[in-house]
Formats: sequence, structure tokens, C-alpha cells
Amino acid sequence: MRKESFDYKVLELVKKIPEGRVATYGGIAGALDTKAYRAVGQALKRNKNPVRVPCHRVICSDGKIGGYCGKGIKNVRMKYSLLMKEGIEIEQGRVDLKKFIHRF
DNA sequence: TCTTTACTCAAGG
DNA sequence: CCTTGAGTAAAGA
Repeated sequence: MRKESFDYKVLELVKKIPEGRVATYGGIAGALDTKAYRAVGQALKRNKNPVRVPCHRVICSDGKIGGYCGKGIKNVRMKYSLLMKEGIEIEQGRVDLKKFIHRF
């Protein structure tokens, strides 16, 4: 995978998400002029680059986390923790999208 | 070429 | 609340 690649673009976009904000998979897809919501998640999963790319800031359009690093609930929990740490409020397993969504 | 996928929306139960 | 089904596009085998 190199630059110009779809997933590379996704990563670049995710890196641009400021702290205290989140983005949705759909939003990222829209920013890339595509409707491939799934491909966005795919790119993150394959790369799964928690250092360079803050994957935890990318969530579902419902405010749900969706998934994180493939496995069950542990990773998701960590993701929630990270989000809360950045100032994002979480209610009953959901992020308040209305307040914290970041639009590109 | 076919399958899988961290998605999303709409509809039905 | 849940499950399907359709729509979509990239990576992997």
C-alpha cells in the first residue's frame, strides 16, 4: 500500500481529525467523494495503525463505536475511554454525534 | 473473479 | 429492540 491508495487517503483524513472531535465512516467516505462506507472501515482495519492514525475517533453514524481492532468488547471499551479522555461525552455506549462530529 | 468487510439506510417484526 | 436486504467499493485469496 502506498500513497494514492484509497486506504492511504482514508488514513490521511483520519489524521486530520482534531482532538475532541470524531468522524463517521460515512463522513469520511463523503469527503473522499465515494459511497464506499465499508471500504473506509476496511482501510482502518487493515492498517490498524493506532499511533499514526487515531482510529478511535472514527465511529458509526449512530454514535456507536462499531468495532476496533477486530476483537470483542475490550478494544471497544478502550476506544470509549480514549474518546472520553479527549472530552467526548458518551451516554450508554454512544457518542453524542451532534456535538462532536467533525465535518471535513 | 469471488468473498469478506470496523458501514448506512430503510423496512418489517 | 432485532434481523434482512440493498447499495457501495477496496483488499485478499
